[in-house]
Amino acid sequence: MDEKYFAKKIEAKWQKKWAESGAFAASEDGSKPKYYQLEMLPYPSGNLHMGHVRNYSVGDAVAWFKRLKGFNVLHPIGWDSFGQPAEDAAVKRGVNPRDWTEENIVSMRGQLQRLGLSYDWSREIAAHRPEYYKWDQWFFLKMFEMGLAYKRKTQVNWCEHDQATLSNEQASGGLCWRCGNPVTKKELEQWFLKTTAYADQLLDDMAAIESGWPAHVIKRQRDWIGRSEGAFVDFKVKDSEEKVRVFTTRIDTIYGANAIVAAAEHPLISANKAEFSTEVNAKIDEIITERNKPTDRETEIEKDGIDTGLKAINPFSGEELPIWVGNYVMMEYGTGAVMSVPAHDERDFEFAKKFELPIRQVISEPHLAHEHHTMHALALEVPFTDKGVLVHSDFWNGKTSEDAKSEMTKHAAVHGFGEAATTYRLRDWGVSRQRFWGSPIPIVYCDACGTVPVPIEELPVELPENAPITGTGESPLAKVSEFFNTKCPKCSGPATRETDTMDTFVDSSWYFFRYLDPNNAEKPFDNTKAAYWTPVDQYIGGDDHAVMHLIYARFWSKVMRDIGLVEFDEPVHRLLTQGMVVGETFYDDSTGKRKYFSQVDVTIERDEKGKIISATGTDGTVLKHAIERMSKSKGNGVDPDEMVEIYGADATRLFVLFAAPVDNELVWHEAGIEGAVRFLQRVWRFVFKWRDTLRSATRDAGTEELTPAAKKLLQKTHQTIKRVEDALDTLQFNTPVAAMMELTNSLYEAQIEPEAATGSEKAAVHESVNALITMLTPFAPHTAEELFSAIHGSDEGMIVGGAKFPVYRSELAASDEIEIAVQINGKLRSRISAPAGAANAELERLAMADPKIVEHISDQTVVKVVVVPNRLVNIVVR
RNA sequence: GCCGGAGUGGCGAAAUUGGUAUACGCACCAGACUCAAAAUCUGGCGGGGGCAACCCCAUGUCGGUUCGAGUCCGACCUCCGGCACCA
Repeated sequence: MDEKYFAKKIEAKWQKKWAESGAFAASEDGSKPKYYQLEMLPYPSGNLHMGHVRNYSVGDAVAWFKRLKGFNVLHPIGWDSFGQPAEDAAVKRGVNPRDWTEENIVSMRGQLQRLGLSYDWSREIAAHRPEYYKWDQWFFLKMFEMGLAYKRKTQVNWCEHDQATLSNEQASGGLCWRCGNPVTKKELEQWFLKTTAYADQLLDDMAAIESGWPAHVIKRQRDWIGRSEGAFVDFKVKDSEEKVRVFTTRIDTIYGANAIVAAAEHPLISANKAEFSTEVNAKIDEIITERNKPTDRETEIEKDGIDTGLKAINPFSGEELPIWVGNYVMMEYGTGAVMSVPAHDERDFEFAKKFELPIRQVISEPHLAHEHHTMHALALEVPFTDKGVLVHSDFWNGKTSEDAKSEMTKHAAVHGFGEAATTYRLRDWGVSRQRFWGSPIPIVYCDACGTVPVPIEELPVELPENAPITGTGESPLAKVSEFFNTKCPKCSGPATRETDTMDTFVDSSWYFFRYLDPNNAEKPFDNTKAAYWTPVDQYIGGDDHAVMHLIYARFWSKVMRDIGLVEFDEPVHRLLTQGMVVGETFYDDSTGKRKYFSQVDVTIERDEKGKIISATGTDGTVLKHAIERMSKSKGNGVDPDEMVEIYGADATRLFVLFAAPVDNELVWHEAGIEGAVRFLQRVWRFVFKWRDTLRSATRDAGTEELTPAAKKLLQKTHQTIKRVEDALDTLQFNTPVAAMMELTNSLYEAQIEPEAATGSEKAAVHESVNALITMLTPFAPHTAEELFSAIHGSDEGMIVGGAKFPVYRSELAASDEIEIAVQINGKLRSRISAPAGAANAELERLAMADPKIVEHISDQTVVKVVVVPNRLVNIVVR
């Protein structure tokens, strides 16, 4: 056994031992409580980045902590291995996407293993393998059967740069989520999954998980689903049998309507195009063209529109209203038409101002309502969007907005021109991709039978070996005739296969259930295994997946529940989103050009405080210092492999956990990681100094009286146990490291030497060191294992050896004497020492007797004394 | 524009949830060891004043509540995220 800390050697040793002993292999075991620790699975790009290291270090700390606390822990990992980069590689370098992906998995698996992450590798899965994607197809067919998967013609979001269709989520803000280029529109037949069927459940079930999820994720999901309660109202079109239906949340404002504004794509508009003037049609076309242009989210689009000449009748007032086309009304939301009430809506107000339409106030602030009865409509300077009391609304005058809403909705329903309605922002999930590297959609098209699902026995529909991948946007599968041409499962006549593949978010919507039963050939997973392990106890990943992935995964679970695979509503009880890892970048200040330097190439000059005065490159250029997201192009990325090679996996992981709270951004500072190494070495040196003594010493001091040093050390030890345990329970990883550093400092400061120690001191050091090592395991497992074996004289490892998290004993953590702060008028003036648990009167007496206090209050009157037991005495004087 | 979150040393950050602000680490300074350097160890390290014991000021700004406020309340400033014509 080496007495010098040599990370590489012990890390390789323990990684081997863990693998050989199957230390992290999980199985259903009713004798222990289960714990499912999950981290978001990586895309196999070929290289781990520091964001992965942070995500997985945090997850591993939780997994180890729960293991040491006696849980049966499942901690799996796999690969989100379908997706575009594999096709890009195929286009650029002519490689086979499968080979490229498999090679990347091999290299990244090696990286994860060198970090010593405690995964159950026997459960590893990869989405691109037929054994996995077979079940994507199985689920698709189930949803098809249930009417949850359907096909329709639609405008899709199209990224010209990536030559790919994108979901609404992926095209959020008019920019491609992957490459950031503008998104355009294209018309295609697409498969959809009916997420909207679960909109209410997705929204309402959040109440049950709210306490375990970050507030910002809950909020974003609520916004995303965007439920809105209101009413549909039908307006008759004058001189026609047609009606135009609007959605409104403010039916109470209907007497203030001055127009109906429809989307340019509205069916009523298309149907009447022949009737419109050329000017009107030109404007309609212009609006459609403008809308299909890439949207720039910085500039607000100016309101535009035109009066079509059509008229509608307000069913409440009987008033005739012009029907306009407006660029601010979207066909995709509500009914594609609105009643414009400029007095009480910002957008309608702006529109009315621009086109000089009448603005009529029909809602008043309650205290002004009476005046309005006698006055004519007045022009508002700004729209009044609050609720209030109805005015200029005939029969409804004087009613509150709330009452009017429900009564007017009922009125509309009774008279057959409206009904209560709920709309959602959430859209159905378009899953079709004109791509090769994804799960084929298991559908066959037959001239005789139409759209036919592939029978479940015939799954998987496998991807062909060779397909021409050109990146041009047509599905490569259409060009592989042995795939494309097939027989109809129903009539055996000639048929063709669906050539689109599924969005990769399908794979990640249910992967964490496949870990439970990765080799099942009959079903996606066994119900009883799922019942044992799920829901996931703790899920950890980046908050870039706060909406898409986490809404799809929740949707998928609800579908699985309805199929009878699981029995719960929500798959994830607790969610943690870790912050980004950012790097330092040094720009060339004189040219501002793209000349970047890594930290090692830079000479930094600081003032006596340590503040950076200037930074200079090795070639003498003056550099500007910036903290930015790590990326290859900025040259500020850090290679995890390099860190592990230089400092070791333990130090790398320890630093990542210690450097910042887990949900904060983490600035990578190479000097910081050296601090982590120093700490580990400090622990190491102490343990080896004591190794031989500890091996023969007992942790039980027996009846021997504790020396003051031993007592103090035990106090610090048990205080630390509590701090570390509480922190880990609440998912804090920086403060427990600080606590362990303090304990290490205390071990040195105790100045107990192995040769001179008494029996009780040896026992105290033994207990302290043992606790420290065990608590260190979630943060630096290799070092902890090596030190544990050093003092126990056994190489079997903590898992096999049944190591447990140290047990906190409050009676040992408490000290007899406590320092009490003494304040005068809230200002700290002195500190006194008092017995723990001393009575308030006693504390007051001691404080008043303190010489410093006596001097301070000598010429003043004591008005009041506040005593906080075990904490402070505050003397109020005048 | 709307909705969130956050402002504490040179830096990353702590603070028992209203009770001794700045723990722990990084950087920096000094000392010990050394021929020397590295490593390690010891000490210092918010600002100002004083020989000193000590005193004054300080948690973005201004006010409030309280015996006592980084923490609670009100207004404002700044930064970071999210959403953006959702009717």
